[in-house]
Amino acid sequence: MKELLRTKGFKVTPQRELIFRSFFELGRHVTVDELYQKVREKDNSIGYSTVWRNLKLICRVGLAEEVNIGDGLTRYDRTTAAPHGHLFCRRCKKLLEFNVERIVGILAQAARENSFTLEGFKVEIQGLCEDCRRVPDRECDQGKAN
Amino acid sequence: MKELLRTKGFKVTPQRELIFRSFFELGRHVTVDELYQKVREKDNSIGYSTVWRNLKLICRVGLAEEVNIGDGLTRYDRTTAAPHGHLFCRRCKKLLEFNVERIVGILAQAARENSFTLEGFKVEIQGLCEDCRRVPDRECDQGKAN
DNA sequence: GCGACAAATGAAAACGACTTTCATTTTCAA
DNA sequence: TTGAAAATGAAAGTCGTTTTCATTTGTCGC
Ligand SMILES: [Mn+2]
Ligand SMILES: [Mn+2]
Ligand SMILES: [Zn+2]
Ligand SMILES: [Zn+2]
Repeated sequence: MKELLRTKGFKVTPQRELIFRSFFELGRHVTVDELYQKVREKDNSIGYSTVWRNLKLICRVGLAEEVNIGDGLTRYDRTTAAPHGHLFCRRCKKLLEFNVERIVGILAQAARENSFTLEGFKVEIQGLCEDCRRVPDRECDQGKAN
Repeated sequence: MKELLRTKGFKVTPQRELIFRSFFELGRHVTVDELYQKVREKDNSIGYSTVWRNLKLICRVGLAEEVNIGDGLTRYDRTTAAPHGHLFCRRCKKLLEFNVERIVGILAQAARENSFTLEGFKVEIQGLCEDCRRVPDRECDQGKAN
């Protein structure tokens, strides 16, 4: 870890160590604020921007990548050996993962057919998770007239 | 059109008519600002918020849906008979479409396997379009140290 | 046609996640 | 040990989106 950082020319600070460690202790799909809160429990002098910058750094060194669902919050997802897709529950915002092996080939071909250099992809299912389906909707957040 | 609106209980105003018409005259994947500019050419007294609200309305009545790539700009995409995926060029921000017939079944199954009620999905390929691939990168937007 | 009244409009302000700035502190290679 | 480069924290800035609010307008029953 320290090695990886120093190798790539980054300095190792106490804040950085704590942030990196905390990131991997949290589950997957971490938001800046979640990590910020977690880190603060250990050292409440760490600034939000430091957490943010280190999350970016974690991505830069290839240990995570940004996930952008449509809800205006960037999540940071540890990189996995195999690529995966996301199931996003619109109600509780839970994020599950699923295998996309059978899809990557199709995507590669689609890129090829469009003379497109594929650098990455995103496969996402929106809907309701098992728990949220049980509870009837009540809200209807569509209903705002504006 | 007017019928659709009145049927669903919305009023038909001159602004609304112009905005709706202009939206369908523009191509696909329209941003609020693009439509705002277009509309202004015809009536420069129309406010940005009116355009924004009517774009939301167009979605509400099912004629379009929001597309959120990770670039912080919401685009509005006319609804198509068959669902489609997007090829997004990170350089010129162009957005191509491709067929996802062969993917929807896989997604439906993934949802099923996760006890997830599928309500929608998003399939997106990021990369470089044919034109942009030709021009070497020069920039390296990764390089910011912060 | 004539109100009544809810809905729509436009300008401006508010929002909020993200990003940058800057003065200061810290790391680390020489 | 020391100096240059990088990192930090607080604060301010950015920017697309969303809301507020006073005013205007469309629609419906009369
Ligand atoms: Mn994930
Ligand atoms: Mn499209
Ligand atoms: Zn849920
Ligand atoms: Zn391009």
